[in-house]
Amino acid sequence: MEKKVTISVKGSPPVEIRAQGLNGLKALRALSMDNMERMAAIKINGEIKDLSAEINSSAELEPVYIDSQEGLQILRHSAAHVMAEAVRELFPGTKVTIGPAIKNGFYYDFDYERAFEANDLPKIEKRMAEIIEEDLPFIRNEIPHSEAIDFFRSEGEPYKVELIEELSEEAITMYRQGNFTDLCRGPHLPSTGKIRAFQLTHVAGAYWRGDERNAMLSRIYGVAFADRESLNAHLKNLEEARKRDHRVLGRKLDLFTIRDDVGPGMVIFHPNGAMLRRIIEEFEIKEHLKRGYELATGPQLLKTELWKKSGHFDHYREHMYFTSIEDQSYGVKPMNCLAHMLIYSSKVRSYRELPKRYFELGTVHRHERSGVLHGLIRVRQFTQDDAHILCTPEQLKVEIQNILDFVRDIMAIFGFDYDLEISTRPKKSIGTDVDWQKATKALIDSVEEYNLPYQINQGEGAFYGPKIDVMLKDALERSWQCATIQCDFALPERFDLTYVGPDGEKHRPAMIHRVILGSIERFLGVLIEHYAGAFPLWLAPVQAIIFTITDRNIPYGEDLLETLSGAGIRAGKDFRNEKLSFKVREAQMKKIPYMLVVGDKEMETGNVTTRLRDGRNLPPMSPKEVVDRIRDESKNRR
RNA sequence: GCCAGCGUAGCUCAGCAGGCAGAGCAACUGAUUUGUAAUCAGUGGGUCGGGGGUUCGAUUCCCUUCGCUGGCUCCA
Repeated sequence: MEKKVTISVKGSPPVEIRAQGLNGLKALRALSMDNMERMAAIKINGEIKDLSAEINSSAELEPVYIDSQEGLQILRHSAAHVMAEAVRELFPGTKVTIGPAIKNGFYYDFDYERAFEANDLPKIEKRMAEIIEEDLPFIRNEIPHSEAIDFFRSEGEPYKVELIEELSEEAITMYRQGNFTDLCRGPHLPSTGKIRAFQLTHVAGAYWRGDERNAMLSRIYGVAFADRESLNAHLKNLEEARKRDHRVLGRKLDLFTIRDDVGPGMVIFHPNGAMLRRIIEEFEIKEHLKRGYELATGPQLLKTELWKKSGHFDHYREHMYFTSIEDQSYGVKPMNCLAHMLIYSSKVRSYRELPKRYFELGTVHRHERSGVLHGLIRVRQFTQDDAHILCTPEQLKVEIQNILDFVRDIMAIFGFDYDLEISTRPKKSIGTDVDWQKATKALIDSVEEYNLPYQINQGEGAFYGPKIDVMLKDALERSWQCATIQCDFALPERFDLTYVGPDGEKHRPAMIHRVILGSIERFLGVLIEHYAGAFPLWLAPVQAIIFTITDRNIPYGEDLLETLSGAGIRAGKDFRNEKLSFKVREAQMKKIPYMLVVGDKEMETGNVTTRLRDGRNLPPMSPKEVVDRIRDESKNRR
């Protein structure tokens, strides 16, 4: 008797069908599913598989469409395989390594006699288009471990051999399309023809397995989407994002410059930029004082001996700058913690005064490798909104939760979404395992009690303790670490910090290093992109600009300027003998929130006509009404 | 630091099979007294990132160095 199985798909009645030769595609066809041509894969009892996967027992099925999150992932991965085939064909001798799908696209790392360059991409794209045109099926195949190794050896693919040697599975899954076979878990599209919209974007160097001791490979990046329209939309988005780039806006808005002759990673803030950061710094000081922090200020140079004591010399030296004064060696501070600990240890502390929260807008210098510098976001001198909290171990969790509250409040004001990441003990570190475990647990417990989603990064903590990082995204969707909360049992130990407990005995306090914005420079960079340069009124370096229509209006304009400045509003003027539209255009490009027009009409009535940055005009108001409006809006941080 | 690409006027960029270095915007001067995203006319401005080499001659080719960009790595 022939075997039958029952298959079903959510939302429609189950169907009984002959098991012989049944696969995903046939099953979905039997269930008369719509949009068959848009299917990329299938879920069989929740497990994602190729459409060609065999079905030999009753199962619940779910199609995976090519434009779904999972479908796109498969599409991009398949595109990577097609690229690998094209490259191997066009550049004989190329060894393939790995080629995953990534956000919006894919990459593949190759080892070739020379690095690939942008000029090579059109040729590769052309060949890929041909492979897609041929509509070659992706064929899955499982072979024994040893056979897989033999196969890739014979193909001259040492990287694949290395990968397989590390796999413990008996059977190795391979995928083949045309004459290219790759080690791959899958799933893949049914055939290359489903790749409708892709583009190779750029090349880059990348180390084999991300380790700089390994060979430098040549990576080619591409993007791929379900259809041409989505691809074009994505490319257009990228274009828009580039216009938001803080390095471009920084110049246009006259915020800052970074110059060769000054030094890489060293920022010069122009008046507008300096104003912007000062507004943020003053805001921060207020917010910290509100939450029980005390101000502290440490020196820029501290004796090298002290950096040895703290462990920075052993673990962080390559990022530090040293100098010598009267035969004494000094280190320029890369972190602010030392002075804060010394304030703590300047007298005997009682448990009654804990927690101590020391806050400093501390400027630090770090020797970042030249290749990583990036506008304001990665620099060599920056100012942190840094605090160190010394508390009893029992207070640790509440303190961490207070900080998480603080982060939430501040990010809400700026309108940022963020992700949390917890990093654990790195190889190069100080302190005992027990302390590391305690500290790591404190961090995880705090976040979990808050029901906040988080991701764990194994071995990525600071050398003195585990940490929670708050990641913000820039215009190009790159994530940047801003706030960070780091636990530390090691430094209090090294500096022999103590407090007297209720029992009259000395105890060791725990320490938290934390920043909310992180680096003011980096935060500003992300902020510029976040607002596309159109800062809300409370942050705008110039909040209002006054325009005259003719020279007759200048005295009235000067009076108005005085009124505004007197009221604490950051106001400017454009009294030049130019047409109004010309002045409006300039102010508009500088993204100034309020444009205040004073002409003969306004002089007669003693009023002001206001144009807002979004193009709206307000009815004429008295100078006092304008002042009140701007002050209100500014106070509400809009 | 590593791989690749790129450095031309204040900015954005053109030029260069090796033969006197260009545009637009900005700046400056003059005219215009102007009502919500560019008034007109004129003028000045470059050791073609720095150093070295090849050449009769280098912005152009080669080497080197500094810097920038995209990644890798690292991190606020």
